[in-house]
Amino acid sequence: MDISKTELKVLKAIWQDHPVSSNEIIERLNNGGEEWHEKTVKTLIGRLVKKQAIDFHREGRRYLYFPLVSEEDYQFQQSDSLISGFFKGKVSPLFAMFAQQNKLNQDDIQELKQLIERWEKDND
Amino acid sequence: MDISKTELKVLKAIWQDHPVSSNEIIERLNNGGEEWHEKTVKTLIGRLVKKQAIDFHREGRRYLYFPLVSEEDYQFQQSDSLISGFFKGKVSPLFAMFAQQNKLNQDDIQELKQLIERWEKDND
DNA sequence: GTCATTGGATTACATGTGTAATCCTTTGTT
DNA sequence: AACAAAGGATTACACATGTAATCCAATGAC
Repeated sequence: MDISKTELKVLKAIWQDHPVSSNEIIERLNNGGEEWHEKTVKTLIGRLVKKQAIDFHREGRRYLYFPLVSEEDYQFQQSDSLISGFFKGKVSPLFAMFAQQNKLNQDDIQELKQLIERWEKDND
Repeated sequence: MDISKTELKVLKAIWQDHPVSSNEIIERLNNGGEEWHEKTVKTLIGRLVKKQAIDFHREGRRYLYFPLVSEEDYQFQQSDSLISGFFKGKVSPLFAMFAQQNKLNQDDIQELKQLIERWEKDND
């Protein structure tokens, strides 16, 4: 399933909380600095349904939408695909790249250290 | 500049070593398990030139192509964009996600620890 | 009950993308 | 010199994508 850039924005709005009406989706999107035309959003919602990224159940004559793909799954798929494609599947080169680009701060390092500790505890 | 999936594969072949002729690009691509039609590759090369992702200089009547976008820059752009879009710009959630998905091994952890050490030495 | 409104379905249309084929020109072959 | 090969330029064409407008049916207002 290939989700386009704009479709993803809609999907993100749905992930926020669901099930959710199209109107609420449109509202959420319009609180993100962008202006979305109602018709455009409806089209994108329709395409997401067709792609089976989301589904809906009727509430009277309206539809309430909900994701079929979880945010976590999608995030992981995308991250994994990027890391496979660029870094031979290893996370450390990405980390190194962020370090080199000065994109890490003390907080990031602390969090990473904790994650490493936990990993080592679990994989002993 | 938006580089499509197939264009990216061509660009990767060019990154491998350059300047490089279209024939050599085609050869490289056909050593990746995929079969690329010569005409298809030429089209993609043309589109990359138009998008100013690559350029060329003539060698006789042939062109030798070279990247205008470095692999590192592109990798970083893409990684940064993914991490901004999904993890609020922090690397640690991505790392946590890989940990949780059991995608980390002892080697990865060792490398990360070293990177952290180096970072701490540099940012003291 | 009639009419405007509302919400999903269908249609629209330019541009991008995947995948080539054809065209045109230069160059090597005989 | 004539012709074939080679390589970039142009054209092709179906499907995807961004961005809506129009259509149609149900519903709420009067």
